[in-house]
Amino acid sequence: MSSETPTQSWSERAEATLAAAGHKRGGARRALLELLGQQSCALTALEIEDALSARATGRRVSRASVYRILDQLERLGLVQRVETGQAMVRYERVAEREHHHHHLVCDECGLVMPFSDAGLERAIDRLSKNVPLAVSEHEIVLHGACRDCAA
Amino acid sequence: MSSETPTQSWSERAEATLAAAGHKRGGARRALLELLGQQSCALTALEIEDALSARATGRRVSRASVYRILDQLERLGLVQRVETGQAMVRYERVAEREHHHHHLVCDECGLVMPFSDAGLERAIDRLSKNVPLAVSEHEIVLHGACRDCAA
DNA sequence: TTCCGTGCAAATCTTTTGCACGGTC
DNA sequence: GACCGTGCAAAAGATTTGCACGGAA
Repeated sequence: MSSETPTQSWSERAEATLAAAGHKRGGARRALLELLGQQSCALTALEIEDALSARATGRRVSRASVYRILDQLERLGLVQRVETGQAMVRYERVAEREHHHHHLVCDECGLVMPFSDAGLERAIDRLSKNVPLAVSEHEIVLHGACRDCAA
Repeated sequence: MSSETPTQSWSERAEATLAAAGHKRGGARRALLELLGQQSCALTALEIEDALSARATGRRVSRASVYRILDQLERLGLVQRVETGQAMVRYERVAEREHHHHHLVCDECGLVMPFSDAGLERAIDRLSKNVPLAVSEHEIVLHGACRDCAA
């Protein structure tokens, strides 16, 4: 049960988790899962709504549904919020270890980029054991100026 | 100019920075600076408003002013936003290295606690040099269950 | 005296909720 | 057929802004 087919995609795993949690299927959610599964970094609810409207394979999904579905996915640990200090919260799929990453945010132009660092993860794992909290997730955001803005 | 009196408090430094930036003084801001200077961890705008109303040495400050002042302090690098995944953003003073810390958030009861870890800071410093961003700040939040909630 | 800082109230904007319809089981 | 998922519109809640007054320089 814990070791699924290794080639299973995130959206497939998500569908399975949702079914196991007793949820019926729905077109809006299927479209959203497909979109999120292809993203390499975090999107806002509005960006998700727009992206779904724009793609031929997608489908128009109301913003309310976007929020409801994201909330549901977050509770199941399939999606994670990313707070970048911008007006809107971002969301991205919770990745397998190999794709685990954090975020760089340009405070001038709003650009958000992913990055990953093994040493950082080691430091987090180590200190997580010595802290008065049963740590389940961690979020790291580096702020600064991107190359274009710093130039 | 860069090396001030070593015993200068944060609120004193803040006043000096504000004056240098050409700002007049004001009662609301003075009260807010005094409060923030005493805090060991991040507060929401609402908590700040309430705390100021409650203290005899404080003074009633409108919420609009709280937000305006925090925004101003943030631009001057005196205050930092802390996003905890809760409804409201938190704010705390930007501390000297010795008080620099990050946050633990209990996703069940909302408790927010500070923590610090030298290894973590080293990892951040190291990777900051190898990233396509001129890093100015970093924010780290660990989510999980606090001792009371995990019990 | 001039202009900034502040309070109050209204506006804005993101996110949530109520309700009714249509699809899934 | 029963219930859940979804769209739409209204609501809620945090933060911002417009305006007028009072204090700082």
